[in-house]
Amino acid sequence: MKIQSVKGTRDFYPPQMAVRNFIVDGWKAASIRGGFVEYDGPIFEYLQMYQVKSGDEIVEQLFNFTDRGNRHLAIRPEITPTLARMVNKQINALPRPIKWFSVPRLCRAERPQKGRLREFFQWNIDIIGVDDVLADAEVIACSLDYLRNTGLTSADVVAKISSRRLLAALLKNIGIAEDKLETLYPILDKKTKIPVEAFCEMLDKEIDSSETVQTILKLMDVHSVDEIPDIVKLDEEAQIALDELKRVFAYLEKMGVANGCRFDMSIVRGLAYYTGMVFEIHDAVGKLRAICGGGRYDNLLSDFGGPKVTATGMGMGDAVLEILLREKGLLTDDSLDIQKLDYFVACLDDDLMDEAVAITAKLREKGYAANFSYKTNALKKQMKVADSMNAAQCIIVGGEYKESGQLVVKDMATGEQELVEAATFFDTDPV
RNA sequence: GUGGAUGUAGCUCAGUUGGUUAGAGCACUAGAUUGUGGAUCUAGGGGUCGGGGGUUCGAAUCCCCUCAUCCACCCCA
Repeated sequence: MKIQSVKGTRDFYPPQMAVRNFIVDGWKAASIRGGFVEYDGPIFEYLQMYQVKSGDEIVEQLFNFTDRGNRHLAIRPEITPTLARMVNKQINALPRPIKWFSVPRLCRAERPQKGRLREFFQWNIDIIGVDDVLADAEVIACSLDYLRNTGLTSADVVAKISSRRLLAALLKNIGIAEDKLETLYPILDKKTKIPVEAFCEMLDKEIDSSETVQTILKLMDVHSVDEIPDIVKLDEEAQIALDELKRVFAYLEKMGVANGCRFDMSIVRGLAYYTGMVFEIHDAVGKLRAICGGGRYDNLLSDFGGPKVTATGMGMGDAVLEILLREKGLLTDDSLDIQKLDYFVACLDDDLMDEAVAITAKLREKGYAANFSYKTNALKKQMKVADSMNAAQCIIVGGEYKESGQLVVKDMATGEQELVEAATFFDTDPV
């Protein structure tokens, strides 16, 4: 009976595993450069955890199940609730600021399409306990640090930044009721994703005054914070939010990544829990879905039963990233080594097989990556195998060993080889 | 949940208006090469042509159903 893989999942054969490791290793290295420390949680949690902030509709997008104790559980679709739970639990003991990162494997029961799968990896970094936009700037800078490190430039990717706090203040100024904001965010978030007419129609449905709708449209087209006062009068709250945003950009300048950042009023994020700076990083052409997104969520810990502690962070999935890296030629199938060996031990005589095995074992004992051939076939064949396994050195156990106890040690890069006494080979550390 | 496209070897794909035993390249295995690596040549293994039904003397090819995948909607933490 032939069983196929589940929809939206990937099999990581060695070549694909090399790609995954390339991406994940880069994420971890960038996190560590940025002073973040790694954490992880369980891959499933109580279903309720994901309903708290997102409601019941989200259940359809989750893989959920009931265990034998009738507990309603779900495979994690994101790790932020887990982070909130874990931090809340030890909030009084953890030194602040809390700068944590994780690379969780996540599952969402959505229909797969380009750049979106049902099982994927997502890099998360979060800074908890810093009530200053400096932390927001650092999250963006760390994300860009990673992307720059892969070779992507400001011509390839752009960080679009805005502020929920500013948006909320401006909307209130033009007469939008506070309780209306939550329904408006997901609509405004669609600004660049749907046709203008459809966008207007959605706004008209929610807002009575067409004048207000026009003002919102003008506001959403703003590409510099300086244009805002021309459209909406700034009250104190709006002014504070605006100053904050300017400071984010000032910090990004100091962090050396400002050339990849720009203000974009259309970045809203569909999620309700963002309270301040919000951002997304897109490919410069804007053809792919967002590479990464995040923002400040000051109420999340308290929403999960903890104290009111501020937080900001972001998530970056592997699917879109891989597509972009391949498009830009920064990741090709043969750019990654699937295997690397320090030594390959070739054996040319069945009588010497025991010795070849023993030599390999000694190399491994010394901590080297070593492999040997199960067959004593033509040396050419074994050399080929050594080459395909990316061996740095090849040791040949053959006639010289039989006659005078010598091994041929060949450097695969230079092609040079020398005879070495097997008896003394392991006395000094071979290279 | 809606719409479109595509399913032939491990991979990428040919396959004529329906015609005999379904092919190529790459990959894999072995040999040419009995002791030296991305080369060349030769041979070999590997396919219920996604599955089921129908039309026909005859179906990879035409029709119906079904399944799967991809792409675009919906959604997007």
